Amino acid sequence: MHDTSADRPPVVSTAVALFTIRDDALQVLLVPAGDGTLALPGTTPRHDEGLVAAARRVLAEAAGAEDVWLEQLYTFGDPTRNPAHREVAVTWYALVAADRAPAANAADAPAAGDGAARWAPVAALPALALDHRRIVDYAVQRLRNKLEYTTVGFQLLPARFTLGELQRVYEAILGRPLDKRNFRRKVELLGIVRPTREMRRAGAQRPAQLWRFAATEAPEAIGGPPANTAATPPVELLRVARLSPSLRRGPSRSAVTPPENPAAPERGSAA
Amino acid sequence: MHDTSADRPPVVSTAVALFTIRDDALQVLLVPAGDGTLALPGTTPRHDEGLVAAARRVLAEAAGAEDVWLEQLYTFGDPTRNPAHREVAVTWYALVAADRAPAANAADAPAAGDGAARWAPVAALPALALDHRRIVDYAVQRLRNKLEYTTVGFQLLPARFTLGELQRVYEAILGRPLDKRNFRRKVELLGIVRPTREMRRAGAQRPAQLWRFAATEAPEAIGGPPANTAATPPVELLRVARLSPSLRRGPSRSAVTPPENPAAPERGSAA
DNA sequence: CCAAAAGTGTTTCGAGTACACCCATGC
DNA sequence: GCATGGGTGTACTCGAAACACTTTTGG
Repeated sequence: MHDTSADRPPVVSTAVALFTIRDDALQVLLVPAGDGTLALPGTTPRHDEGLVAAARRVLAEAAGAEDVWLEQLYTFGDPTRNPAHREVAVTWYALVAADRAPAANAADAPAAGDGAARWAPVAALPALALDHRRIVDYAVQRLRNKLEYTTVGFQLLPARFTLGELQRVYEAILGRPLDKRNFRRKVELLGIVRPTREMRRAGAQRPAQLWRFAATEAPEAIGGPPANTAATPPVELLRVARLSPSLRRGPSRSAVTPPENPAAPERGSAA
Repeated sequence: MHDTSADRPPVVSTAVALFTIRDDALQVLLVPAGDGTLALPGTTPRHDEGLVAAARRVLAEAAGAEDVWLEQLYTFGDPTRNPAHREVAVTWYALVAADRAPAANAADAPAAGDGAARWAPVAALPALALDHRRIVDYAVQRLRNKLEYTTVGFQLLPARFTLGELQRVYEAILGRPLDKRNFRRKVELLGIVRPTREMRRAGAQRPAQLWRFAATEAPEAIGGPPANTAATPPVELLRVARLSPSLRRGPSRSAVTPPENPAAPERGSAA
């Protein structure tokens, strides 16, 4: 601050891990790095451009995603992390509903275009540039935590959703099955969802009630930074009394003849 | 990352909020800023010096504090936060036991020397430079949260302590009284303290058992960054099942004739 | 003997969890 | 009629919370 031993000043950069749910799996957005590997989308903040603004610009350019939930993750500045040059990377993570990231949606099914962004499931990541793998891992860990006591999860769903969809989002992120009845009771009891008049009928099953997120009044907005004066947050987040932690594993997978060996799979205590 | 519109690159700086408990109150270390106000100690990382290393250097220089608990807080990079020049500040918070910060301890009682660091209670902060007030507030918020599900609290105590001292640390940070019996039971039940053979006798009261932190084996180290390969953590932190959250407000202040109006003071749900 | 902090158990309440069956639909 | 997901209620357990008196010491 008042000690300025500026020799070769580090470059400030930004990297963003954008998550979505596709195929009931948590996926990250990746872009081709220079060296054949993939990387998190990123940029260098322009002068007069704030760090948040830079991150949002990255999201808009790489994924066509605007107004998404965005939170700062960590700042990496180890001199050895980038062999090319000293770089201080301010990293972020962001969430979009699958229906709200046009660019990234277009360029996926075809085996990846050129400079095109593509989604990759976090459960099976390809090789990533630099320490980006670590960044993704850390973001997932954070997301898991936040999922348990906030309503971030809703950022991954469209405006209208069924409770089944909501539960699958939770299960995909936490990596463990939840009990349907407990999940529903708790979600309704917390008052964070409101039923709409619409129903969704999809295929050969009973139509499902559509719900919406009840982010009204926002009793206390929470999130990463000490948001004091600055711009209004693009999305609302509620702090709730533990949404899922309690909701342990759901019913046994096989309803018939439950195998009596309770000690092999499913650990899930996670990092 | 691959888009480099580097015009006037921002300066990277570091600021650290070092906390301790003195006089049963949470206090921060402040140093004189250029302009008559006080500021958090900080510096600019040297080339080839990591961000963590820079923060530790600040702590050593400003407070003579080594091997303290240190965690990254947030990175502020709003172009307007420092009118002088574009600055990206990577901020940290740190904890020391009162008996382990020599420099800061020397320079306090006398009405502040010249370049000397001094402690200020967070409950009554003087005017701080730039957005440092906001940084302190955010750090306190984070500390409160971490206190509830980790053992950070022990970083604020000497190696041997009484359960009364431990409880006062919790109360000072959380800003609310805790129930003595519930607190002790839980702490012992969690197995995070071990009794020593020593007793402390201090003045006109029953001597107190001395305890130590039971940070053995460290079932899972937790903290800020995704510590993967790098150096071994200087201190151990355990994740515990809620140390205090439950411990609501303690016994009514006046044991005699408890006033029957339960609706005025004590809110404490905090931000 | 008085003040001051240390130390110690029990009861109540509610959240968390486990668990199984019927319903509405499309094919 | 059958496969598929939607929808619903209860009982048990355990942690969280409230609560008051005795002990040891120094002055």
